[in-house]
Amino acid sequence: MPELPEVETICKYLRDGTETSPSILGYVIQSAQVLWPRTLATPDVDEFSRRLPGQSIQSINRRGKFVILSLTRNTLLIHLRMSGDLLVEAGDLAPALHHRMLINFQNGLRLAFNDTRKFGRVWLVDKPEQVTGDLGPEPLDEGFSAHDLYLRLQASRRQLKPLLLDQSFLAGLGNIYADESLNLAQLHPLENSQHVSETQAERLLDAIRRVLNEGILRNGASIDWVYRGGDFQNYFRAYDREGQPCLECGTLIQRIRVGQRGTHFCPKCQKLAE
DNA sequence: ACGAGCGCCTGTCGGC
DNA sequence: TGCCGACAGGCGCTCG
Repeated sequence: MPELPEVETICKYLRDGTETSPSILGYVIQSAQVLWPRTLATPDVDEFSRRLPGQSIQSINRRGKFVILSLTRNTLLIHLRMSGDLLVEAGDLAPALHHRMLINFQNGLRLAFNDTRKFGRVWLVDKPEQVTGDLGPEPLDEGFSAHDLYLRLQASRRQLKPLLLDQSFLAGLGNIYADESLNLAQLHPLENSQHVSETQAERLLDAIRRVLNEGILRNGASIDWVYRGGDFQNYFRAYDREGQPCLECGTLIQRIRVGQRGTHFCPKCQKLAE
C-alpha cells in the first residue's frame, strides 16, 4: 500500500479501532512468530521472540512511511514497502497465505503483518531514531514552512520527481502522491529543483499538503489486492490517468519514465521552465 | 552529488 | 489456452 496517507490510515486503525476491530493500545504481547525470516531487519528471530513477550503497546505513531509501535521497553518499527498490511485478527486462525509475521497478544487476538511481495521490514530497537534518523521533514508538520522547502530545493540540483521520492528530502511521499502534488502545483516532474522560485515552492508545499490531507480524509487509495476501504484512487488527477484529459485543461495526461518509476503529468499545465 | 541499473518478491494484465 | 514480458503504492546497493 503504503504512502503517508495509507500508513496514517493503518495507524489510526490500530490506535482507534473500528466498528469491527478493537484498538490494540495496551495489549500485552504473549509471543511472536516470524513466518518469513527476512521480514526481520533486526534483531535476529531468536532475540526478537525473546524480547517481545510481556511488553505492551504504549502508543502507535507514524513517521514518514514507518509505523512505530512504542512498547514497554523497546520500539517496534514496521515499513510496509510495496504490499505490506497490518491486520488485527483472531489468534487461532490459520495464518493467511501472505502472512509474514504474527504478534500474539495475551487476550487471544493477534497483529498480523501481511506482505505479498516480501519487501516489508520490521525492526525492534531501543531508540526509533536508529531507524528513522535519516528521514527528512514531515510535510504536514506545521513547523515546516514553504521557505524551509524552498531552501531545501535550492540546496539540491535534482529533478523534482526523484527529489520528492527521496525520503531524506521529505518524508512520506511515494509515486502516487508525488505525481499528484506536482500536477496540482503545476510543476514539471523533470524540473530542476534550483529553478523553483519561492512562490512555486509555496505552491508545491500547499499542493503536497492538500493531496496528503485529501488522501488521509479518504482513508488512502486502494489498488489491486490491497483494499482497506480507502477510495482516493477515484480522485486521482494524474496518477494512472495516461491518455485521459487533464482535469484543469483537458490536455491528455502523459506517462513517462523517471528514475524507473512511471510518472504522470499534464504537458500543458506542467511546463519545463528551461 | 547525482542518475541509471539492478535486486529483492509475487501477482496481474495485455499481447501473441 | 498458454506463455512471456512488462509492470506494480519502495528502497538499498552498486557503478559510472
